[in-house]
Amino acid sequence: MIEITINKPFDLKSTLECGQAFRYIQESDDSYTVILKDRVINVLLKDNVLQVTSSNYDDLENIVINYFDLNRDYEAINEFIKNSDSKMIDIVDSCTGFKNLNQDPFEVIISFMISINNGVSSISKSINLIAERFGTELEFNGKTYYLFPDSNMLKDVAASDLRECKLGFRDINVYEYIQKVNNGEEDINKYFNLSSNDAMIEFQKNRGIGPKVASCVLMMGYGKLDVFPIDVWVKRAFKYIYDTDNVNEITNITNDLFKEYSGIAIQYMFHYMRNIKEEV
DNA sequence: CCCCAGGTCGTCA
DNA sequence: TGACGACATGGG
Repeated sequence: MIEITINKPFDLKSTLECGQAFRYIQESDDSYTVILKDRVINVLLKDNVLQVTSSNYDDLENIVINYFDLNRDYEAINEFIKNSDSKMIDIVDSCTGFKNLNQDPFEVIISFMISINNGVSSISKSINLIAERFGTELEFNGKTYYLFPDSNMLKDVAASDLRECKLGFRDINVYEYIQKVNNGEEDINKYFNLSSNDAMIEFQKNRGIGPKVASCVLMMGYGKLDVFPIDVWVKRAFKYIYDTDNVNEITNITNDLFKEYSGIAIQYMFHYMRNIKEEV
């Protein structure tokens, strides 16, 4: 086991359970088992110490710190957002300790393509089925886990295989995307180097990737915090806070107020609306 | 049975 | 541009 001292607010539960991650298990001791790109970890937050066990200890501390985005100065970001609009003070304070996870881009792309018009439990089920059929098996704490496969491991997968993983009508979109990655037509690393605007445009040239999927992928897979998804929950938040649910107005207000941290501000609104103001 | 799920796409005005 | 229905599948 390794221990990582956390000297800033960190809400492990809401960070994992807010809808950005699909492959975690809450254990009976309130620890979480999380399947990362190349290993399985178990994390338990005790006071200000994160206790981590893993199937692989190579560079584990750096990998965990990067995954949970623990080196970023969220206190400064939160102050910036609150100073941008006093209406955000309560919302930001209700999300203290939330982090934007840094996840594997390929897995995030496929996961959010599957998320289209789908429920969280069905999304997780499909992702797990793909991992079980095509990913690498490994043992951890006496249990069997399956890593999510990389694009090369999926090169011979047929659309019908994906349909068997319960992707429904999304199977052809995912199939086409995997083909493009494997034949070199699509380079998933290029998005790291593109501006957020260009990356949004490029991503949406792929069938099955619209503005919602593209923005989620760029936030969670590429660490771009100036992009933001607008979904039904964000619209509800804007109706409540700014009295509009028009997408163009939401985009303009968000960019004007929150600038390079728009994605974080929108995540806070999403989380606030979904989990805290449940009966409004 | 009907409706919805962190949408996207094609179609028709 | 902008509105509208279809799309597989599982759960309430």
